[in-house]
Amino acid sequence: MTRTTPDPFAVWLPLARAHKAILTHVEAALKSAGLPGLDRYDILWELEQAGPDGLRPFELQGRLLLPQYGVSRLVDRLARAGHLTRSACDGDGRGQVLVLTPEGAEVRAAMWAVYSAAMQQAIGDHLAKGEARRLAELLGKLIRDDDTVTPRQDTGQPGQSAP
Amino acid sequence: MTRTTPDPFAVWLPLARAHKAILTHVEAALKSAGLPGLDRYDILWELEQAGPDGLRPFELQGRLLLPQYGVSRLVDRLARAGHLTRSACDGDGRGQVLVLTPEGAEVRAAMWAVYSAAMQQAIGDHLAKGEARRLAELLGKLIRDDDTVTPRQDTGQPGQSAP
DNA sequence: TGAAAGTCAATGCACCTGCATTTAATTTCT
DNA sequence: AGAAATTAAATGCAGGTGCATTGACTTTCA
Repeated sequence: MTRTTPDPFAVWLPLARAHKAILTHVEAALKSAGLPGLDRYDILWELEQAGPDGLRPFELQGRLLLPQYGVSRLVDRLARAGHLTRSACDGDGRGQVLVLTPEGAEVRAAMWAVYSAAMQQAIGDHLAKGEARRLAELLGKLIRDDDTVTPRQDTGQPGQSAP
Repeated sequence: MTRTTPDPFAVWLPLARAHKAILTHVEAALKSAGLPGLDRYDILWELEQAGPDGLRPFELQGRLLLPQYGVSRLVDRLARAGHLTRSACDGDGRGQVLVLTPEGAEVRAAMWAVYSAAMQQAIGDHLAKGEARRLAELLGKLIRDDDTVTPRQDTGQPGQSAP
């Protein structure tokens, strides 16, 4: 006998809609607070974790799951906004070192307040603890192994949150 | 006492990653089959359902949850690709009527074969029926009411699948 | 009727993304 | 050492997206 499998669209439709709803909600909250979009959050967070030694773009690339040119341009925008500094990397003439500025840290903190509150509204307020746990577990089954990030210490204010 | 709520990020992170993984998988399958991206699928499907009478752009807008200019441009691309025809709308001089071409129908059918198979791989193969049902149910709790589409008869080949 | 308000659709502008390529430095290998 | 291969990062180009505005037509209503 052939084992029957579920209709994938019965999962995909609500998954896509939930994703869109949450993202829309959070982005709207950030925008109405005059803050940058979610795409900038993770990089600020990673740089904050890295501290004054900073990070190289290619290290960021590994952590953020962005293509090389994506990092290059994101870094460029952040630098123009004054949220990070680029400086030559001694020991490797090709590279550069990225360090968060104080302004960048302030922006990240302000974003976190809005971001976490919006997520709480969009998700936490709609699920009981047990439901959330089960949902996370089921979603985990859908994640393919090949796009996994280099693990990092958990410190409470997650990265990897961008679309 | 205050009721405790779950950590929203414990849900958001796997949700975002599952969404991305599925989308990447499906888009890659379509691309490697030389077919248009997922964004075009739903509109082709809606037009196919509408039959020879076609649809007005603003009707599409309601069904697809796209902004007005999004529909305008998507329609423009589809028209240039020969997948639909635009013709003046008698009775309303502002509007136009969109009708699927035979080529458009062929493309949609070809997309469906790839699309549904890819979804099966990305979702169906990873979940048991009961898990899928529960997952869909939990995701439903996260969908805000304000971005709901006008309901349509279910005919087996879903729209509303785009990112 | 005819002016004001509303609706349908397109578009200019700025910005973002993917792809492929380029530039420049470094590592590997003989 | 020196040529070849590899790696770091930027960029030109084509296209996609959001926002605000415009143009054209229709409806409302005094």
